Amino acid sequence: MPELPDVEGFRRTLASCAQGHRVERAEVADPGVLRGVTAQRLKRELKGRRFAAPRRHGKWLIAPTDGPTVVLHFGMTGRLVCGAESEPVGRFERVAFDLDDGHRLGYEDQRKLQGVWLAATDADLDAILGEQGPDALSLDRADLDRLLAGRRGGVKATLTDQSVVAGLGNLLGDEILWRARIHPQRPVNTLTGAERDRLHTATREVLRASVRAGRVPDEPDWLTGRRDAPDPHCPRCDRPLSRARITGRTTLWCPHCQENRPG
DNA sequence: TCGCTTGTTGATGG
DNA sequence: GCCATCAACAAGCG
Repeated sequence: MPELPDVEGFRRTLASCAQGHRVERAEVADPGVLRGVTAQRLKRELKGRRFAAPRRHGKWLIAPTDGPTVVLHFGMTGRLVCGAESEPVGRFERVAFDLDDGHRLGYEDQRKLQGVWLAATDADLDAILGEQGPDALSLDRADLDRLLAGRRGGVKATLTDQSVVAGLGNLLGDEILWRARIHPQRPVNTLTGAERDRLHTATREVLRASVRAGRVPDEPDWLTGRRDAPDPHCPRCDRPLSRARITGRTTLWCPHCQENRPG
């Protein structure tokens, strides 16, 4: 589930739950989510450390402490939960931090596609995140032109490539392109100025609403709200939507509203 | 049993 | 260098 809006919600969870608090104990229920760090070292290096203000880049959550920095990625099924230490832990809790005020911050993930890293330095952090484009939330109109210049791939593949723009996943990609009325397979080098305007506006609008909701809304006036219908129809024109596998992901679009040629 | 799933990475070939 | 495709990672669901 986690795309930019979900991770932004996790950032807020971490800030309200853990910022300014000390880790009394780090627990590792499943070392299968640890990346480049052993359970022993994670526990040792975080014990007694105090969480500072967390930040987010794309789908990455970066949680500095007064010691090392905890780096989290949520894959397709991860989430971050805060509760009282006395509450029962979730079935998929893999790592948890017991804090000095009795709260517990839990990293839960059913599928373990991504996980938890520990960075000692800025160089470590850069190596963990890899090449990241600018965060989608701070993308201005000129950035978009710069990013698309010289590329010739399909617009959806480009938009959801984290090294081009960070934070957009499969659902957001489809939602933004539907709102901008651009076909997902349009080569980016054929987009007109008017289309890039629409793309930028749609990105801002979709992200603003999604971040507020803490997820990509699945309301009926959103494309995402129609995804799981057996015979989905376009929220805008009510004609049948198309569904196909594009660059390895299930893609939903309206063949009537989303033009596959400049326009 | 098979196919499907909102994440990323790396190999391969054009 | 860019791009598309595929396999792999892991676990659950229908």
